[in-house]
Amino acid sequence: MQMSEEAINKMDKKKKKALESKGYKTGSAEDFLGLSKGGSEFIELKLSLSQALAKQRKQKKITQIQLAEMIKSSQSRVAKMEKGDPSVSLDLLVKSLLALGATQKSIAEAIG
Amino acid sequence: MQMSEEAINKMDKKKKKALESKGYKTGSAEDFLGLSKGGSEFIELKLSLSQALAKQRKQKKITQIQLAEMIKSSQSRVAKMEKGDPSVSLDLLVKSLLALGATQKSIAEAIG
DNA sequence: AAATAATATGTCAGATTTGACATATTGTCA
DNA sequence: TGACAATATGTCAAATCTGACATATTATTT
Repeated sequence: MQMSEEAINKMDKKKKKALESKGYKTGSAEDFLGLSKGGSEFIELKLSLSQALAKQRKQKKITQIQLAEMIKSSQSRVAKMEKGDPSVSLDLLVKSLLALGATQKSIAEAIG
Repeated sequence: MQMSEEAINKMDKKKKKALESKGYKTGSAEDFLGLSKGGSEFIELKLSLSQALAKQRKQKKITQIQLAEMIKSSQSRVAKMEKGDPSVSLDLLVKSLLALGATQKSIAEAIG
């Protein structure tokens, strides 16, 4: 298994870099390869929602702390959400958007 | 705080029943009230995806076991996903849809 | 520039979600 | 009907996500 790292590098160096730069784990072959099908699409989807969240919050002129209070979370977690940190779930992103007044429709638009 | 249960019942008896019947926790006042704004919308959204998943899978003529293998999960979890069990996350639903070949667009359509 | 506000990053114990398993129920076909 | 396949339900230890906190970095005001 000493070639796996190199195999990865040959395969899709750029995408790997892009993901690593965001903090996603791409260490082992399985991890990265397991990501390659619907995996990067999933991350893109999360990123779409992250951006929508930041946009919505700013539009409402609310600070991260205020949003955190609304959803009973913390400023640091809100920051992570908006930065697309891999530790935040889709659930939390969607709940936060809904708390900001988003609708199913507006969320669908943010995704599509 | 001995009135909280009754307060809930007065407030929205029907919605509470509907959620309880699906297995969602509505025991305490906070839990249910905390749900009432974006909460039921969130559940509806999950339900939309649950149904989309079941539909897609059947359209592809694959069994829950086969889908489970594709996403490296188990038949029982797939069943829970399609039943809208509260223990399944949006993340897992979306990942499963993507594994079935869904796109951001088709997911957005399923939601909206 | 210095103070202040807002956002970002790292860490971690507690909470939630997970795959796996056993088992029950339902559907299908001979 | 009975055998067999598919789906549903319950449980649980392990994995992942969470809020909270400390602290760093980056705007914004004064």
